[in-house]
Amino acid sequence: MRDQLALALNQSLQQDSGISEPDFEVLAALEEAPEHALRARTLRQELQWEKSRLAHQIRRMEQRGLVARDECPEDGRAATVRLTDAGLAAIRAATAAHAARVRELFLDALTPAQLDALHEAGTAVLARLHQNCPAEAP
Amino acid sequence: MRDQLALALNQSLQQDSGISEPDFEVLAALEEAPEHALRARTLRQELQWEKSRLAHQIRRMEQRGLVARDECPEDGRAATVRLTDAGLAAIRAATAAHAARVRELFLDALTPAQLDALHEAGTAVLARLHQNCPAEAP
DNA sequence: CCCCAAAGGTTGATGCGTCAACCAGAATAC
DNA sequence: GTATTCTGGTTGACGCATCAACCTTTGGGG
Repeated sequence: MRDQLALALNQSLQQDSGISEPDFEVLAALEEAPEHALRARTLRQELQWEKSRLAHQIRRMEQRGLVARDECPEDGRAATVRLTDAGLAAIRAATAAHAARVRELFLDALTPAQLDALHEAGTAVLARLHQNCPAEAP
Repeated sequence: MRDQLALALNQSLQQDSGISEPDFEVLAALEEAPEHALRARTLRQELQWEKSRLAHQIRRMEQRGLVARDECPEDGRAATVRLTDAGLAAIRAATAAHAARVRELFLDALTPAQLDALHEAGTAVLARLHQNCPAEAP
């Protein structure tokens, strides 16, 4: 069930805009950043991604012209990721369609009470999870 | 949240037994089959997988010695997948640990009412989903 | 100053999933 | 009985995720 939901969301996202869910997350983070650019490190923290995951993702997105990589003057190691014009256009186009789809599938399908219940159940399970694996807690 | 749960389950499964979730599904289906063997087609239907997905998965599992492929005498096209002794041992070892973990994370963490609510919410969303994409309905 | 550890990123290998192209055997049409 | 289509399965290419190994730069201690 979980998988069917995620699938439906991602598919509609990708079909409508040619943008995958990981693409979307990166683009969204960059869009709301000053200058539409972020240091890779910051991006990683916001997305809670591993560094290699981000590196691979950025490489692919760079090849498609959605983002560009610049060097960071202050720190020779660092890289900054910047939204290109094409990337900005892509995220703008995708946002509206995606929000509409989420609303359609979840908010309109569930009663407020059901949404509450869903949230509480999730919270309870997560609490249990973190109890058992404290390392994964924030 | 969804992802954290799935992650926790899969990780414990894999760590305890060296068996991934897809491995587990295949092994479980074969274990309860007569002769511990199934035609690929049947396996595909039970798991609701695409054919190429199964082909790739079986190839990898065959290389690890968990399953073997035989030809089907009745139909020259068909292939049958068979559990090896190693595969049988693997699924046996994995089952107990996995069940315990599911119980620990879900059943013990949620009240019966919460489980009910969870199920109802899921059903409502799925119904809505199938309404919109009738092709995906059974 | 020099060496060494830590931080920031990249790369390569591997597993997983999907899509599209393909191939061989089987069924069906005619 | 041959041509066509259908079915079952495989393969290759690609995106995505993780792990481990690696390289540079930075920042300290000594």
